[in-house]
Formats: sequence, structure tokens, C-alpha cells
Amino acid sequence: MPCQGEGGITWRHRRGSITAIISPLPNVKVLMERSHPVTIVDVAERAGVSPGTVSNVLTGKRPVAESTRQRVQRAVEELGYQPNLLARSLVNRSSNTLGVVAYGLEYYGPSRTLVGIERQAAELGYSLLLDLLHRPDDQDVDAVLAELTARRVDGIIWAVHEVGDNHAWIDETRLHSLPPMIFLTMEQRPGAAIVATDNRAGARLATQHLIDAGRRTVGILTGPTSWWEVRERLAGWRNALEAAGLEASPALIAEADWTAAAGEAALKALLVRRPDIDAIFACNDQMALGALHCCLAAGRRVPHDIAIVGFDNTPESAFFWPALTTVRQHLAELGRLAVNELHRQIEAQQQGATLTPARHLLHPELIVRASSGGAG
Amino acid sequence: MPCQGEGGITWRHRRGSITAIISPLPNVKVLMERSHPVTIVDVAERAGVSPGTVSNVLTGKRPVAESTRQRVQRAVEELGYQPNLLARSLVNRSSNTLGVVAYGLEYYGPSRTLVGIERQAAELGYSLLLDLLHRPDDQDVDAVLAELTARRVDGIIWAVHEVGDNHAWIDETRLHSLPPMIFLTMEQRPGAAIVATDNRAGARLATQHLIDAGRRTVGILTGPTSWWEVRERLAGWRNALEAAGLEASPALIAEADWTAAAGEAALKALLVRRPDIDAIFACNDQMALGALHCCLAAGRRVPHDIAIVGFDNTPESAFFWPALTTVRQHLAELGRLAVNELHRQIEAQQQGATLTPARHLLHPELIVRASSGGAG
DNA sequence: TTGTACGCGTTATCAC
DNA sequence: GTGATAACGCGTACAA
Repeated sequence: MPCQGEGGITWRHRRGSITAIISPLPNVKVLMERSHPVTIVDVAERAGVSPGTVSNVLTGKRPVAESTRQRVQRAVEELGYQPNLLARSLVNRSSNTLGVVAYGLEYYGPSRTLVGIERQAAELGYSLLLDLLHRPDDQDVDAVLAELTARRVDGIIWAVHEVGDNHAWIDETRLHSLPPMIFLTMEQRPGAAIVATDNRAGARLATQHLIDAGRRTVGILTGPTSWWEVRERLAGWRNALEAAGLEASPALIAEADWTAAAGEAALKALLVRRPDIDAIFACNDQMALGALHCCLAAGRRVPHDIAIVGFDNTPESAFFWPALTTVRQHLAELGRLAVNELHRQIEAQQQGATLTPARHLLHPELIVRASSGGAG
Repeated sequence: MPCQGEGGITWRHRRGSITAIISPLPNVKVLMERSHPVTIVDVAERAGVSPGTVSNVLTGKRPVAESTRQRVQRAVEELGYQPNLLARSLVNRSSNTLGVVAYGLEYYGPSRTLVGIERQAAELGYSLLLDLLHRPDDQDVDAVLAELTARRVDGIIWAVHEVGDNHAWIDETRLHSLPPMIFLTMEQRPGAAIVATDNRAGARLATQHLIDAGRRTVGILTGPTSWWEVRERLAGWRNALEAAGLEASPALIAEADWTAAAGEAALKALLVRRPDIDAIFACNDQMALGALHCCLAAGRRVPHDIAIVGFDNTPESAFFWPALTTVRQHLAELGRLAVNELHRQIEAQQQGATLTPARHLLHPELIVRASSGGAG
């Protein structure tokens, strides 16, 4: 019964109710009263053309006469038409959507990176589907990936830190059955495209700075060593010390859990073991803050007795007391780069090609302030 | 030519290539080689049932015989079938997706709130489509809303602070033509559902605490007064002072831009004007940090000479020197509540009903530490 | 209980 | 340059 074109009259069955539309001048009032889902067919009828032509006007993929293009444009505006991206994605087999899987958005690094991701995605015309893991070693990887692929995302950004064996699921064949992916901050793996900060270089930067300032016993305040980033920063610290012929023994390592509270406690214990320490490299600014706190409480002057360097350059770090020397990651840039690389993969795949997954490292930068004796 | 069922043989035209499938035992090899988009039809053929039956098994909306249900389940697993949510959303007229429009994700409050939003959304089975504004007074409101409605989100969470007239676009008729929405942190408006922290109560809490501690000249360090939140906190500060019969004049107000740097500068200027100030309520913890810095630099002892209270309870605030007394917002809870309220609206609308938009205020809580002389 | 035939809103192919 | 028509993958009255 539906769609029996007959003379100037068209009957259309829609959502259970029958609506009569008189061509070629549809009754505007009736159209306005309908609770809004105006489709490409409505536009076509109003402009007196076929739906295909409207589509051509909208996407610009095929030439269309100037006169009709204007009629269509007017109809679009008058009806307040908005293309249904769901339907478009269905037939296009591409949703212009990127999936972002992240952890720890309440912390400085991840949220900053997400902002960069969103910016670049918007610039390239992608929408973002956001999925958060509750813990870095969340077991729900499969469910998250299933949901994302079910929604037909064009690509996935995996912004979860590598801790423990939470990345064990990643292998080449598994990746092959997934949409293009890019990983943030993880160890090199065959078949996986990666974008990360060069943590080792950052730690070397910090440690070398302390050595250059004349410090001889440089302790390190780390996050959990189950984190790959922590192991990298540990390696950088060790590299710099060994290159300078200085001690880099386990006795100088204090492990905490990234928080200021734990940082304070860990340093307190470390200073009991090794009262000769004259410098500390803390693996993030929060723990550096805890370290400052510990020194103040213990009557050790910073930087006179102990020099301290952090990692991240959080906005607050400039206002610690004393102001914190720290290592700056280019987090937003990291996010933008991830999107760009993913975009390249997607375009390549759509053209049948396939990119050999590369690894990009971003170099961090040392910000010298008072806590290392560098300034002030 | 497509879909000519004929005996045990079915020809299907797909993506430009012809594939022959022999029923009732399809050639598995052929199925595996196809570059993956396995549909409900494939599952049906393999299970020897109709697509409709498969759908019934998957959605559970209609009863189905136990024996066939098992055959279907097996076929699903063997083929690794994943329903296409795009297609499902198209026919269901509902995408199980929420749009989140946010600003300032790199800051503590918004990112924390987003985490709460995501948690609750996931619990209710929604996916999240994320859109970020570059500035709170971003002019691109229409484009953002258009994209979200084009993707047929079931509802929208507007998590952008009210600053200047950036919310001027919100009016009852406009809202009527949009999917259900909920707004965070904005002034009451007819027809708009709102979830917010009771900023006025929070400021009163902080100020009253200072008064109770014996302070008599309580200055305030505000963010930009173009922000609605700031005006609310100002009002709370004024309320408490006036109720106590104390001065609450403009001379005690210093405006900054939320950053520690500006907070420090603003307080410095304020102390020149009013050296008699013996307490400061800072509208966020960053500015409180700047204030601490200022006092240290100026030789004013905290809390002895000047007591300081912040707002937000950032994790670092407990490790400022001295530890910061502050007002804690329940940010994640705010996000969860927003999702729940939006969910209610959505369900109501789907049943033809319509909720009268309500406003929910969450009460903040005072965290007393050393900077106000309260502890330590 | 299960199969058949549409419809959801859009694009692509192929005629004219 | 434009108009039919067939997909895209899934849900669902309706019939069997």
C-alpha cells in the first residue's frame, strides 16, 4: 500500500499513522506538526526532485544543476532537515567515529591527552565514542571492544597505561580482526601502532640536571613498577647515573602509588635508610609534592639539603614551595598525533592498502625552577 | 535477482560480489574468508532458521523454542557474529547513546564529573558521544547540537559552565525541538532540567568556618565574575558575613582567573589595599595555592596571620603547605545524578509522557585542615 | 513457535 | 543532470 505514486497525490505510511501530502505544494502546516523526524524524502518532495538528487546536493559527490541545487537548499532550510548519520553510516560502511578507551581521566595526564585527541578528531571530522576503564587492569577488554566494533567505529585509540599484563590481549592476529587501532604509552609490540612520550629520555633529562647541579646521591621516587612507564623512567634514571659513574642501586629506589601521601611516606622511609641522599627524582609532580612536604616536616631544606625534580609539569607545580623543577610531556600533542596516525591508517585501509605500524616517540622537556636550585 | 530462494540453494548479491551459499550446511570456509561483516542473515542460514528468529533470540523480546535458541546461539558463536548497532538504532529509533558536551576537561572539576557520567551511563547501557568546547563561550553551539541530533543521541548532557551569556540560546521552545537534555551548573531556567552543586551553601560553609575561628576581616579571591558559579559563591560569602554583622564590601573582593598565578597577584594587590585582612576564602584550590604562595613571599604566616580556605578539595590540597582547608564538591556524584535524571526524562519521553524539568542541588562539604587553623 | 515482507533513512548503480 | 531501484543490517507486524 505504501508509496503508490498516482497523479499529484502520494500516500505514505509512517510510524503507524497515515499522512496525506499533496504535491507539488505540500501542506506546510502538516509537516511542521509532525514530531520532527523529517527525512530526505520530505525534502525531495518539497523541492520537487528525487531523494537521490537531494543526496547529491548534500554530499556534493555528483554535479547537480544550479537551479535545482538552490531549490533543494531552500527546502532543506524550510524543513529544518538534518541528515540521519545512522542511516548514512549504515550504507557508507563508515561512521566517521573514533572509539577512545581510556583510564584515569581524573588525573592530569590522561585528561590533557583526551583534550588533544578531541581537538584533532573534530578537526578531521570525527566524532568520539568514549569508554572508560575503572582500573588499568580492567578485565572487560572484550566487552569494550565488542561495543565499539558493534557501533562500527572507524578506528580505536587505546589510551590505557600498560600495567602488569593488562596488554597481554594485544597480538597481531587479534589486531587483524579489529578496526585500525593506535596505542598510547606502551611497550613496542609487533603489529601495533604506538604513540608515546619518551619516558626514558625524560628521566635522563631530570637526573642529568641533578648531576650537573653537583648532586651525588640521587634517589628516585617511583610509581608502581608494574607500570611500564615507571620501568622506563627507572631505566632513564639508571642510565644517567651510571654514565656519570654514580650509584644507581636498589637502595636508592622508593616505590609509591603516584599520590602525594604515598610519596611523602615512601621518601620518609627512604631517608631513614639513606640519610646521605641529596637529590630526588620523583616520577610525577604529586609525589614530588609529597616529597617537598616530607622534607619540610623533617627539617631538610629544599633545594639546599635536597634537590627535587618532578615529572608532568602540572599547572600547580610552579606554585609549590619551592617552585618545582619538572619534566614536561607534550600531552595534548600526543593526543593529536595519535589521531593523525590513526587517521592515516583508516584512510590507507579504505583504499585497500595497509600501513606498517610505526612507533612515534615524543620528546619531553625540562622545566627548571627553584626546587632543584636551578632558579630562585 | 537477489534473494531468490530456490530449493536448498540461495544466491545473494553483496557488496558487488556474488557469493553462493549451499543450505542447509553452508560452506564454512567461504564464510570465514569473507572480510568479516557477518550479518544476522548469515547466522540465520547457518542455524537453519529465519533472520527474524535470530533477532528474537538475541533481543529476547519474543519467546523462542529452547532447541532453536541453542542452534542460534551456536551459530552466533561459531561465526563470531556481532549485531550492527547502527542498523539496530536506525530501526529502533534510539541509539542508546548519550551526547556529552563539556568544557575544560583539563581541569579537575569537569574531568571528575565526566568520570561519574561515564560510570553511570555504562551502568545504564548507554554509550557516550563526547564533544568538547574550546572555550566556555564557544559560539559553535548550533553545530555541536546538530551533530549530536544527527547521530540520534537519546539525550544530551550539557556540562559547560555558565559564563557571560553563553547560555542565552537556551529557551523553552528551543529545548522542545531537541532530545531530552540536562544541564550542569547553571542558573535556573524555565523548561531546563538542572543538576548542580549548591555553590552558595559551599561558600557560606567556608566563610562561616572562618568567622567561627574568630576572623573578622574575610577577603574573597574569586574567579571571573562573568561565571555564574562565582557570583553564587560571592553571594554565599556575603550572606555569611552579613548574617554575622561583618563587613562584606567590594573592597574585600579580589578577582582572578582561577589560576594560581593570578590568585597570587590578586591577593598581593588586595593586601596592599587592605592590610587588615585576616582570612581569605579562595574560590578554588589553585587560587588558594597562589594565596599561600603570596603569604609566604610576603612574610605573612598561615594560618596565624591569615587563614585560608579553598574550594574543590583537589587531591593536592591536602599537601599544600600548610594543608588546605577546603570545600569538597561531590563531582562524580553530580555526573551520576545527571545521567540518572536524563535517563528518567528519556524513558518518560519514550512512553509518550513528559517530565516537568526539575532542579537538583548537591550539598558540598567542608574539609578542615591546617590552613584555617582548624587542625594541626 | 516460526517465516514473510516491509520499513527505518540514506547512498550507489544504472538507466534515461 | 536526473529519477527509479536496490541495497546497508536489523526489528516486527502479520500470516502461517
